[in-house]
Amino acid sequence: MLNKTYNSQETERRIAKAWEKEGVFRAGAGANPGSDVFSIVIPPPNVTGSLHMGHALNNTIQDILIRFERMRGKNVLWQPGMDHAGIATQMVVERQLAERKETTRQEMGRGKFIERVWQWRHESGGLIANQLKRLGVSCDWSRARFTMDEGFSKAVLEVFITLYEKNLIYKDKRLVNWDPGLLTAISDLEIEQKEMQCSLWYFRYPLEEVLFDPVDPSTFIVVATTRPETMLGDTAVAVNPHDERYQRLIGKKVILPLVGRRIPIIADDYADPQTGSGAVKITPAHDFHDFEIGHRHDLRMISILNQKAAVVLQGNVSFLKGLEKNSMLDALIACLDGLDRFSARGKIIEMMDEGAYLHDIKEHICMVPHGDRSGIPIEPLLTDQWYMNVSELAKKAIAAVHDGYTAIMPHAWEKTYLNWMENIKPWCISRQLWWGHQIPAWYGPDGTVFVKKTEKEAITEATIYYGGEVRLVRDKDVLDTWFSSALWPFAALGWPEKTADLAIYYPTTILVTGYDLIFFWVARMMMMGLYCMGQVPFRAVYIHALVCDKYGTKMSKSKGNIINPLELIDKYGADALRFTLAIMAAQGRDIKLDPGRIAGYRNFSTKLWNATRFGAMNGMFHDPDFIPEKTRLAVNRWILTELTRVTEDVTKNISVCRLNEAAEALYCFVWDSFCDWYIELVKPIFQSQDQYILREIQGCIAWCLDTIYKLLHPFMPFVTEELWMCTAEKATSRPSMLAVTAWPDLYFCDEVASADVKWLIDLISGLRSLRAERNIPVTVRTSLVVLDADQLTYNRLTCHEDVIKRLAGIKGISFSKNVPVMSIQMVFRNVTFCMPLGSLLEFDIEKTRLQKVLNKVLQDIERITKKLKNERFLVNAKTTVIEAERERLDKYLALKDRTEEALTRLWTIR
RNA sequence: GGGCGUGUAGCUCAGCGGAAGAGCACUACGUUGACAUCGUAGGGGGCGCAGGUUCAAUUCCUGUCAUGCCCACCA
Repeated sequence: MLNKTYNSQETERRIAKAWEKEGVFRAGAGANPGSDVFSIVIPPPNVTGSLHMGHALNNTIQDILIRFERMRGKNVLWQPGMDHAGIATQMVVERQLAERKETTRQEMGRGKFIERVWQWRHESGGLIANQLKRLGVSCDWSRARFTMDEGFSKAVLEVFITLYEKNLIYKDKRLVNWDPGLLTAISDLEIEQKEMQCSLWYFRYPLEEVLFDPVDPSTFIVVATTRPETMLGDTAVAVNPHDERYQRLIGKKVILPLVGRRIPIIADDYADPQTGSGAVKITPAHDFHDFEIGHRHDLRMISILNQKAAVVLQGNVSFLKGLEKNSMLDALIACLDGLDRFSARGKIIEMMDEGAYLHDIKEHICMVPHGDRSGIPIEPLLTDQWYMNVSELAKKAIAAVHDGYTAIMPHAWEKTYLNWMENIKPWCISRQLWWGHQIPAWYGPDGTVFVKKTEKEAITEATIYYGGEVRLVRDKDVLDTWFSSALWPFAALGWPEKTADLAIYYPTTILVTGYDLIFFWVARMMMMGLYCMGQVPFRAVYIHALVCDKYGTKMSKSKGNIINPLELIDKYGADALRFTLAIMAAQGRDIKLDPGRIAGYRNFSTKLWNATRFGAMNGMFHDPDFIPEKTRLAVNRWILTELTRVTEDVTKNISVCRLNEAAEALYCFVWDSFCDWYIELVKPIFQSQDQYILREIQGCIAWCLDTIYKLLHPFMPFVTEELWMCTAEKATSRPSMLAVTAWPDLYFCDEVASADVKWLIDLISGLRSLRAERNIPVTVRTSLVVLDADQLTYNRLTCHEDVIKRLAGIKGISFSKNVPVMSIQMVFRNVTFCMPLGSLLEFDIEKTRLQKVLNKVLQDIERITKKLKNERFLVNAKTTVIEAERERLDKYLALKDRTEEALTRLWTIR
């Protein structure tokens, strides 16, 4: 017997263990022989991670699909795993070292530090997997992978070397986005533009050939900049070739203030006459545009900032080489050397002002690129990095989506994907970190690079190259985490080995992810999958929204608006959270999560619990002979018809990822149809002494509940599994676990019985509404007199008399040709129902009420008549629509007649 | 600057060519043996604004005003 209340916390833990023990999540478990394959690779969470709402949504969606297909008998694989998350993990461990006041990473040294990270990974890296289990996700945990496990590392090496040998990976010295906080390069995707209030400084750069006079504009050229500190590295001033103001200056030279370097005035289209002064200083080593110009005009590149973005003049060879003899040099070095970029900015402005070079300052709003991890402004820095030429790979990835080998859902995201792919730029894949896949490149004494899987192979090659043994130095850099993530769909299945899993499960069926990962991950998996496997990594991508707080702002630790899903699970149960997320999954862009809503769906699971208790208390049982077609009672045939409809609805909608529609349909069916009506309609029948009838209801209620458990299981796995187990009877042959029970396929339909019961429901609702409107207390049971009942109405009334009496507060039903005195009248389906109220009847109120009904009907009739008189409507509209309108009109006309009669009678029944 | 969204009941959102929906909140009544994490009944919407297409528009198109996100950025 079921407890009076449902304890989600206790139950969820127990059920989770039971699933694990039974191994129901194992790939292919319960699959029918020769069945279709359904495979998903999980977006591997970071080992550093703990479960957040994004994970909760993402995994709920996947789990619904997986559980659904598993029950449908497919060969299901949900491949779990975790991502080593280079920067994030390294930061976490470093922070931990700092908190514990241990030695720093640098003091510790690379080998020890990496050992430390592994240790951390083993201690706490499994946290998120356990949290996912609490959500109920049914991955095949026995085959969890890690993006730095042995096999995966092999895959990474394999891909890197292949791409290198095809010249798709190469090393280059150019400007990169450098994060001066994390001391590593980052890719374009890892920067975030932030709008900032700053200033635009106008500087006077004196012309070489005349004596500088700050009040004589003919002796200088004005340049505007938002980054004064980079002027130390200026190697030109650019003006637009068509800018009349500066025509005469093109080709002349200016003396760079403070530094004294002679730099040319060049003509370049990049300079926009409308912006600033029309003349722009060019710092090729510290600005991406300037870098391009530098190449075009063969300018020197002078790097004046180091990796921590501090000024380096002393000992900076390229800088000194560029300097002319200048007496101020020592002073300059003394002032600026070692200052970080922002302090240097202030100092330089000060010095420029002192020298009368500061022309003007204007307020300005500019977008400053920040590192997404460190949160500090990135610095374009000239460094050696590894790049991947992705434009070739992108072509195939574009074509695959274009030609429908991979479908992106919702379709609107396809454009985002294609647009990015079509404008793709080389991908900087090296990171100056320690935690990650170290690049398999070794350098000889002269800098020649040998890219090989192992040091041994590199040495062998180097020996041949140099004609003798040499010492090689390995490249210190590691790969961008996303490089290995891009291999996930096939590397997690065993690639580069030719495994059976790959043969069965690749390409995977669907990838489920948030839109924030389209570029980072989806695009790159597409490229790598197509390149390495020759096939798309997934047949479909389902892009879902991100979860925000109830005010619509993105959840983030810094904003402090994080809602911890585990707390919600504790409070409302995993089922309630899952159901809420599923029903909200339709939302276009963002999900604003309101805990109040979760409470609502927690109530839903309670409702189901209590419905089951009702069944159990009334002797429901799983009748092995129960066959829907054999039922006799209209209520049963009606609910079975409805059940069929909802089954079809849910099945169809989950198949096309419309989880909200499926959840909504279930909610309405269970609460409204099943609990509010079926159970209520069936209650009086339980009083029946007829064993056959009793048996039919007891069998039907069990059958319906079982089907509900199955349909609801993907959404609310815990409570349904629990109810499944609790309602098991010894004698039945039901499978012991709902998770591996076959998905229902019902094809029952009885339109006649349905029409009967719908009539019944509408009648009861009408009567109840009437009573409430007239404030007739529940304690007052009224009699019901039916006027001119046709045969069908008569039959129905007789058949459902008990229920009507019970649910509408009626003490007796009688038939008559005349209206009893002192009655209120209700017209329902062309038949007038009267309730004699005696002294309770108030004529004025009754008249107003009937008049109101009549007015409404007259309006409707007018509207529909007009429509049906419209020739063009009759010609153009679908026949079904026209038919529906005609029927509706007939109905209203009858209602009008009966209501008018009722109004007329009002005067005769006092 | 380019792209993509969103504007529907007090709140959070479904619906997206054929009589305006759900949950929460609100009002009134109600503990009759499944359930107060409940029941019954009810109030509350020119479906942002303006045009257009259509027999018919909340639904399609154009414009417009809000609002959000993504991408790229002029020093």
